[in-house]
Amino acid sequence: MRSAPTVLHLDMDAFYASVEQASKPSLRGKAVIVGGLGPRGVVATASYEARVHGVHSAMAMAHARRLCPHAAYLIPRFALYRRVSDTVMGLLHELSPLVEPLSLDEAFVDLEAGECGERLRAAAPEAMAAAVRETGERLRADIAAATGLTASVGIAGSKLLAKIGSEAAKPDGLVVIEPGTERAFLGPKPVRTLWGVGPATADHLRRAGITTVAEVAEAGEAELVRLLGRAHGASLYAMAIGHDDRPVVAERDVKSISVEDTFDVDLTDRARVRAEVARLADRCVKRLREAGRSGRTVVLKVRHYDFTTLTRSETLRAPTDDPVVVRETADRLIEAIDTTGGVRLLGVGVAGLADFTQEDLFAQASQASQAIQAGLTGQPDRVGSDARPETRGAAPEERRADTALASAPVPETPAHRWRPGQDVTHEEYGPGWVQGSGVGRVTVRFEVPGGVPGRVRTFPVDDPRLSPSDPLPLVS
DNA sequence: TCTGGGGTCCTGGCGCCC
DNA sequence: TCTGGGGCGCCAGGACCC
Repeated sequence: MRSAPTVLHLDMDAFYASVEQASKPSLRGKAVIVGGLGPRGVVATASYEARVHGVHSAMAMAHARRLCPHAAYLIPRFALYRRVSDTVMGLLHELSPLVEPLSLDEAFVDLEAGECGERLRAAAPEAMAAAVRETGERLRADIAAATGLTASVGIAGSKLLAKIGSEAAKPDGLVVIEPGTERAFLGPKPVRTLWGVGPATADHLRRAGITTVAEVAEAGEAELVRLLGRAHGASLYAMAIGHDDRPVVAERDVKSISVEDTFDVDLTDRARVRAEVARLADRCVKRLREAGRSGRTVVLKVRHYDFTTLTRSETLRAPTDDPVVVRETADRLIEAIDTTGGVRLLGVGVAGLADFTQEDLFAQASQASQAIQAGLTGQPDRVGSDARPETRGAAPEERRADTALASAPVPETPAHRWRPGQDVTHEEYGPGWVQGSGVGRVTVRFEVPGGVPGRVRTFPVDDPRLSPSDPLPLVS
């Protein structure tokens, strides 16, 4: 714990939904829900107007539609959110060189570092609190000017308290937790307030009669370690007594890269399952290469029809970013899993990341091509002596067939070309966004960020004058 | 209500090596 | 040669976060 409140936590309010409202004037003040729109989608973010009806993040979209049928339901536009996020992070970097992003809409800032720290240190002790508060308020004003969006800020002597502070400040507020007031601030709060306490741990603690942070502190470290294990118990106790000296870390190394898909309908056809695994492996490698990385451990994730989830992994001799190697490894892993009941989700990931090197690429590629030529199933890449004979089932012919299947493009029909929220341009009416589509028609609202609510027009889905476009900036 | 997608970290079991 | 233990890497699963 620092002697002065110099850890700042920034949290953009209902970020995705707020960006949508800022970008679509007709949605200002309305319930907006952003997330997956398929039958198995969940809510990513709900605007405050939708939250009033009980809608919240991670809720099943079907449930949200029942609670709030009149809301605007939109797909996420990550490219735009990333652009807005870059602007916000840029403002944070003006405050301090030590910025730790947690996601697109959240970050910690160490106010002690850089020029800002010098200014704060120069302030007289009694003026310190006012200087800190002024820094937070100026940041919020700068963000509003640059993006048109509101943000909440917490400032405290530790990351934990700064984050809890910004939560308490929501929406559109600032909370500074002065040194010496931490335990009084934390004590009455529910255990779920603490970082790392989810439903399972909260339930565990509740059964032991612990429901508030003060009760966690009273229980003592030994009891918490007994209840929750060494690492979790000790860290929970430290947090409950307000002790958290984790530093703000600017550069955080990515440890794994993965892609996964939930299917609208459970997959039961084995050939389809294997084709999807191959497709996911290719997507994963694409992301791996874009990041300039390679990895040693290939992880396959399978979620069955009943939501039971399992992972299988295999560690290679050397890091790879070769699509053939990743695809073959993933295929070996799926081969050993019974999917007859139906598969709801498949995922492929690569962990044990290393920086990409040419030598690795050539070594892995030559091993893989040798394996294919020899009609093997990629055994040269395996680590350890466990042969697992049951994973060797597939004949080489089948494997090539899968590869061909995986590379076949998914046909795009006009019916699913237009998705709610998507940016479009019409040759005659200009920029707008898709409000909905169906029975051969697509409805578009023509309006731009910062403008007035626009008019709605309907076109045939294959209207040649209508085309997808890039999002417009929120503030011009 | 019926549960996405991208991650991180921890724990415990197991095999291997010294 | 057998046994035991510590350390380590690998693997699987669970919990959690946004």
